Amino acid sequence: MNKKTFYYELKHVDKNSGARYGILHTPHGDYETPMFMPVGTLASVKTLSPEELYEMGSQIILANTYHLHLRPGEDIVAKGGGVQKFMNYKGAMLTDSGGFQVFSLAKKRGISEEGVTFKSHLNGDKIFFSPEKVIEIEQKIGADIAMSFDECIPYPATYQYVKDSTLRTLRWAKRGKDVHTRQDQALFGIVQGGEYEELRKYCAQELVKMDFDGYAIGGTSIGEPKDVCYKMIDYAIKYLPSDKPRYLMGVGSLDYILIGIEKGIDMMDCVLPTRIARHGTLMTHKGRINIKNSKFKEDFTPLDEECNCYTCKNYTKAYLRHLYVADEAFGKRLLSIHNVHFLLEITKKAREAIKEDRFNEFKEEVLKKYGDERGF
RNA sequence: GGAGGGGUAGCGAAGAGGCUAAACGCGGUUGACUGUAAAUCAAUUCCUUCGGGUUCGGCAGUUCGAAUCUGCCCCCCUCCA
Repeated sequence: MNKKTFYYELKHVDKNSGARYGILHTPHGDYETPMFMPVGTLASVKTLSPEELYEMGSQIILANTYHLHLRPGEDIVAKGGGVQKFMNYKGAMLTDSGGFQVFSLAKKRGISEEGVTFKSHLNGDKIFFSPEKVIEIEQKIGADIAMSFDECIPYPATYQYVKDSTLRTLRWAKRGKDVHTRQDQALFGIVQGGEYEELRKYCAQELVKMDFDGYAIGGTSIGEPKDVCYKMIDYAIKYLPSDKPRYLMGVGSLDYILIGIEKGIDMMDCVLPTRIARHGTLMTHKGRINIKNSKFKEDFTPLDEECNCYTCKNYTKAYLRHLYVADEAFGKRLLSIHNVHFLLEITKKAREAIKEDRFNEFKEEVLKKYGDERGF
């Protein structure tokens, strides 16, 4: 790895918590952490243009290896100049490996030591992903950060299952790393281990020995209780080196984000803001609202009085509700803009708070005002 | 004037003697969603003090039992004069 193109620079640790402020240097720019990364599975953050995303402060966004492999295929993405150029995103990108699809497409796949066989969710084609194959695809897609191929273990799972799976994920991590050659792309390892302390610890320690460019905590936010998720973070994070970025995978509700940051997480991604926006739910400074509710029929105020996103500056709840009810695509876009902006702004404010050693107060204040204990 | 067809819950539309407070769709209301098989999915939608009560254009019948059968009446549509 060429340290000139990708490295993490820890700038400041909050004096009263584990929260860290840092700079992530990537081939496509330098970005501040902690950060929230919107998810654009198919090289598109649904309903949003890459330009408006970037302008509202998104830094790194995700795309997905499995999905891009199926359509349009990594060779086309490569011919298009790599995923950033292909989709015209000015910031940096990260590809998830398809490890989540091992979980989400569980009914359509089989796992062996060699890898995972999927039945394409599009047409039933047989697709085989080995860790080596995934790295080959990710290198062609060309994101700034590639993720190792892992199994995102379901919750709950027995100790034996989690152990076997985690050890296999470790072997896969090594196999992937051995074939990763692209110098302008970082490769992250993923800590699994379920809810078991010794497995999380072992997995983290073994990955660190392999010396990845960053470390993710995976197998989180897949339906486990909140305290279990927090334990999963605690069990792993203390074994991760402070000079490498730590990425909490799949987390996007307000409480998870803030508590993750408090524990020393630098990066988080989630489909939540865009998905729930398309389904009518909005995160605001005063908690969640559902724009479908009839009480907004004649509410001519913005979604969130404290928000300065494009949607809140220009449109009322009554209009947004109308668009939603009328099933107008523009409504879904306006709502997505708001939710993504909301999380980007929260993490931006979190960074400011960390720099001033007042992250705890910041977190408490935001969560108190938000009210909803689920943190949505 | 003649000949047909039809009136079912907010709307559309099944049902043609009991298993029907009545399929299904739309509309309405509410909820879920966390490394996106998700612009998706679920619940609910006559009234109710949850015991029950009142329904299928209206009235009167047949029947142990009627949205379903009979008679009359009222509306709507199509065709012919």
